[in-house]
Amino acid sequence: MNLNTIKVACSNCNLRELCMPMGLNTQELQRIEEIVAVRRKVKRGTTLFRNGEKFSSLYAIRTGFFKTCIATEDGRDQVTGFQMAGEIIGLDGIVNDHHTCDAVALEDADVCVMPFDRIEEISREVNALQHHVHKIMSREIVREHGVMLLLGSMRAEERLAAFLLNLVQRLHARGFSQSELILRMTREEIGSYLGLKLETVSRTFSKFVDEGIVEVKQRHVRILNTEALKLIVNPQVCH
Amino acid sequence: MNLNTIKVACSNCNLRELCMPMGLNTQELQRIEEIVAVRRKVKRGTTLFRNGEKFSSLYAIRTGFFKTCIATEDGRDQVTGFQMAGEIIGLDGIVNDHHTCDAVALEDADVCVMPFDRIEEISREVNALQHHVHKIMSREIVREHGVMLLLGSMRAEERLAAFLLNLVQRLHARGFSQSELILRMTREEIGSYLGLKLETVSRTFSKFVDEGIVEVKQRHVRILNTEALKLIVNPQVCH
DNA sequence: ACAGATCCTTGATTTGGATCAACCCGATTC
DNA sequence: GAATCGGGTTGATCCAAATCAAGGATCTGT
Repeated sequence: MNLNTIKVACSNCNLRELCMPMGLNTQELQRIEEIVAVRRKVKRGTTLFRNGEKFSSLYAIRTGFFKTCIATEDGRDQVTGFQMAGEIIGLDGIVNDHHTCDAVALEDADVCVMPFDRIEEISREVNALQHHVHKIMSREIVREHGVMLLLGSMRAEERLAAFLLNLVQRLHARGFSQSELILRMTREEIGSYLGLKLETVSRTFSKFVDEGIVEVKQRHVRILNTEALKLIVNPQVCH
Repeated sequence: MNLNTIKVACSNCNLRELCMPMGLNTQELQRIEEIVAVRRKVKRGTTLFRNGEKFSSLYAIRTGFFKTCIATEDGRDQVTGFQMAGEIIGLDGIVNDHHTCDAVALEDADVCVMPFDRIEEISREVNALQHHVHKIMSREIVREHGVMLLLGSMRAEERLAAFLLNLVQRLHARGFSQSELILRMTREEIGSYLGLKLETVSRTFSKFVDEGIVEVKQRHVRILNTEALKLIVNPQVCH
């Protein structure tokens, strides 16, 4: 552990309801606080963990924004997700005891380091934690099903619309605007996530702007017509 | 429970090493056997569970072959995976207590029904089981990352090659041939999984046949040149 | 304030896979 | 043995997104 690490308490963390189970009694809460060993700061552009590194902990994002991505030998690269405050990363590392993707901070970040053996130990005692861990992993599986649907069957506009709606919905759950957001990633990273080239992402943004659905100024996006976006993702069927 | 269900013991199951943790003592093994409530037969073409159904159990496939797929209101459909003996399905249901996809048997199947509350209960006592459950879920997450890479950045030939290699590798781990396999699914289902139309799947098979990489007769596939397939998936980089 | 590097946009052209269409094959059924 | 049907193949055409290319905007460090 280095100077980038500081002690922390979950009980007064404002993200509690996002990354912890609900309805714990005082004693259980105390046990759970033992999970978080330290906090760690991750500078923008640096990695929290990398493909191949030994797995030891899950990380709860306190502040900041990450992307996770996998790379192949032949230089292909795929962004597998974007993660924000209150979300947990590192689950990929459990199965082989090594991480299989890179987690890169897209802005200066601050994470809670939760040694996985300690999670397992305490979740044997606190049922709510055990179930919470299972739910988090299941949620990730379901999320990825959604991405597979997107990548497997949607057109560029549908993908970008779904992406924007998803981002803004998650931000809103964190108290931010329902209609305004700042993209923390480049067009290329969006494209990688959505299975599109950056030019296509850019063009599709421009198309939405022309149609009056959004305003875009660099990475600042304002959604003018949420319904239109929803309609693009899920074309109304008449029956 | 109906007539389709019969009692079973894990200890003499030949899939033990696939769906159970290793190195258990007798007492632990006994505890784990309590997990499997019953077995259930699933006829070809019918569902083990459906989107929206209440989640209660995970299922270990004993025999048979499944696909899991999600559907959207507007009729889109995405196969999210194909599962064979020794694999676990139902993980998607944990997060919302309801299944979010359909599991359809592609041939007559036989599954072990494992009530999830019992899994949680026993994994509090048997550490190896606890970790095993975590690994299974993590493995699924990592698998889906791979599918995202495939859907997001590969061309048709690469997708089909990767698909064949993956299938044959899993079959080989179950004692089947490294070079011969029978496809349990239609071209359309393969296409849905790979984000391609059935015509493209068919054409790509034909291309592989022309190139002498595989022999295809209906659903019977013989791989003549595994290396060629690997090269298609992972074009050699010179450095 | 300037040079350089990123990132983004837009236009022109190409292309891989989708779409449309016809036909084949093998298994059932009558 | 004819009729039917689901699944599979193959050809012709089309189109959405990739690719190639140029230029503009913004940021960074000096």
